[in-house]
Amino acid sequence: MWTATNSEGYPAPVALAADTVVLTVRDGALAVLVADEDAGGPGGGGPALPGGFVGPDEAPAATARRKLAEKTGLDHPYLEQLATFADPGRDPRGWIPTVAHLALVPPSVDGRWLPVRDAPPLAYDHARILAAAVERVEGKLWWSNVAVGILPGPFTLAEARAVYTAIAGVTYDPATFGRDLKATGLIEPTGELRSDGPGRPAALFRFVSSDPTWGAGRRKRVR
Amino acid sequence: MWTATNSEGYPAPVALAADTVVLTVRDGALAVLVADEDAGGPGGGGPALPGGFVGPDEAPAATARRKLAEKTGLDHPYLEQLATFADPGRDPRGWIPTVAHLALVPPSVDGRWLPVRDAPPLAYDHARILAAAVERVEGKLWWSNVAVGILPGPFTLAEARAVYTAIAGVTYDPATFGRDLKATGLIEPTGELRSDGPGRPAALFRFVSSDPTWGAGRRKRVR
DNA sequence: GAAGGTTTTGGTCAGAACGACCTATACCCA
DNA sequence: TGGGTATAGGTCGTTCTGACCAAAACCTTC
Repeated sequence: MWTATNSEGYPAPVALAADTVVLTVRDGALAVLVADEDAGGPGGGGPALPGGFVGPDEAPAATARRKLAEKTGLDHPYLEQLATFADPGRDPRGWIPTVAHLALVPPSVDGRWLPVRDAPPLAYDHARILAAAVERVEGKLWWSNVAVGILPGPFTLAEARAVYTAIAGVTYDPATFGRDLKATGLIEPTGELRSDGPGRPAALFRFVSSDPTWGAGRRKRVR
Repeated sequence: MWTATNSEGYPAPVALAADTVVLTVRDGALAVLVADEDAGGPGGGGPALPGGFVGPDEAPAATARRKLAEKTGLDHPYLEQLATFADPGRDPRGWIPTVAHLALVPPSVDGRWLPVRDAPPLAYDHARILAAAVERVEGKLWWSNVAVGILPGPFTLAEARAVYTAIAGVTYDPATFGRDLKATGLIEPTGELRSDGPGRPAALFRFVSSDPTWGAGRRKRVR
């Protein structure tokens, strides 16, 4: 067990961690990226979320980005702070709060992906962190351009619909989905077409902004 | 400047803080509770948010509740985690991340209240934390029962409307407001009436749940 | 005690949004 | 060249929203 003290006698955490829930949509379902197995490690076994310790000269988000770049090669993923988990006992090594982050990346990213709705027990309290991330994504889906992380390049309305369906867990009427997503003002047509297999070629779109945006879209009623 | 190290040589924060943005509605406007002035202190002067250092055996939320109880006497305020601010340099005493919280309390709570939209510069990075809190409250207003913290006891629809108006910054039609708030299912009538001055007596309501609730209400379109 | 003022509250109505469906378009494949 | 398939555009009935109107119920004043 590590310990830490500071010069004023106040108790200090032994370290500050930054873990990231990296989500994408694979095979029509939400998937989470996990780091190497923690077999017999301090986390109690099971896969763990990618993350690391925050240095004294960097913000937690910078740590999350650095670790993500090391593991996936991604340089500018969609990343936002999720919540901080600091319960005593969450890490058997000592008092180590973690600033959890949420990232959304394209499904082409290499790594070990687990289906969210059928994942094995995770190390530490990472299952709880994952649950918070999923809830966040579901809630923000129609109010923000979170999906920009999963669909960075030109995409068809059918591809976007598949992503929204996987995250929200509900099916959308193709025509209505296209009308509503266009009405949000979050996307714009590229002017090009893509022809995959049979059927009329689909128009390609892109998100107007590739930066995280809040509330830009119109809302969609939930029932 | 404090320092801290741990036995493994990893850099460690000197301490972990838990600050709270305590909001209410006073005189028809959002108001924030501040602790004693930090004149000439480490925060660079100006009022500071109430808060303290997290002990190694308590969660940050527990620290926030403890400090709030010490300063206001409140025992179970509406409290939720807001975000963590851990930029290096945010506290001149050393590397001290803070887990910021958001609390909503009745206007009757004693303390030093500042109007949010016309507040003097705050100490440390507390202005940024306050801005995040205001944004959070505005966004959750119609999706949750956040207002339960400000309106704990029996209240009239007019009182509720005043709170919602102050937070959202828009005026609501009295009749439409009543219809919509009742439609959310968040409130229920107490069966009693209150007669204040002239006019027909107003029916009293209470929130169905006094615990923080997400997404229970129907949504209200934002324009 | 009666009349007027004030506030709450229920109802109505037009416009907008939503969800479902239908049909035309445009491509691939046989 | 004709059939199959997927996208794209349009229509229609229902629901929701925002604004207004009027009745109800109380207080104050004459």
